[in-house]
Amino acid sequence: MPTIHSTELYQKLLNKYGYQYWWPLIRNGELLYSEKTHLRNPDEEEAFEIVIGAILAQNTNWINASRALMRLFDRQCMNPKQLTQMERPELAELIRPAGYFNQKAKKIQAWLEFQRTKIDGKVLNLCKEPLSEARRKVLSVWGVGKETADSILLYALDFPVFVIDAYTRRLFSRLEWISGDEDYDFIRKRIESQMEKNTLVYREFHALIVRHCVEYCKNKPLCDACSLFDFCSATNSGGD
DNA sequence: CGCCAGGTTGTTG
DNA sequence: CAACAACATGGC
Repeated sequence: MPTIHSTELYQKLLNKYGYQYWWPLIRNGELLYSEKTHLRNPDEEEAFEIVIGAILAQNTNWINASRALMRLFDRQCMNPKQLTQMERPELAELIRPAGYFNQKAKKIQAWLEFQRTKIDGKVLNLCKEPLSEARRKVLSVWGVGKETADSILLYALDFPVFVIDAYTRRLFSRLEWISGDEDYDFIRKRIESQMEKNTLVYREFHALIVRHCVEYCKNKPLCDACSLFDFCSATNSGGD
């Protein structure tokens, strides 16, 4: 079985699916995957939306997470000022569609407290720090683990970190790049060392991996129709 | 109906 | 330090 390397995989997925234009934002009540917002860095409002969206999307499909986001927008609450004034049960009720709503309400409040007291009220103030310092600070927030932290660093703050999520582990395992249970940072650093440090590439690559896993490299993979069949150890018999 | 979705934290051996 | 439980909605 021939092996495929990071940059080749990226090119192959990009050829098949095209640009995904992550991170998706909510504009005028609907999801926006826009080339325009993709090619420049987020402004403060967009960065804040990415942070909240990253928390809401934890172990939850994006449809439900975005539904919760839209409810915040509908109530004119999608900003630090309004969210800070809200009691936890009220916030939890608003974000109910995202699941784990009590936990996530607590996490959002933890972020608001962090933002108010540690970074002078603005997400983008983290851009002034070196990557290692920004990552350490974001990870210190209760409810923000490595994947959420790296999503914030990459998509909101334009730091060159590669995000490892469950899809990424699954795909890389099936491609036999990893066994599957490796440490998060081990996998991240490996990919980062094999690719040019380009935030737009990291953003698209991660988005493309999600796209490919949602459509083909599912729990029960659709190997017959998969464009990576030749490079993959998974079979189409229903298992790995 | 059961499974799963762009995880993280707390507890236990 | 690994394994496991808890957290929860909505689509298929």
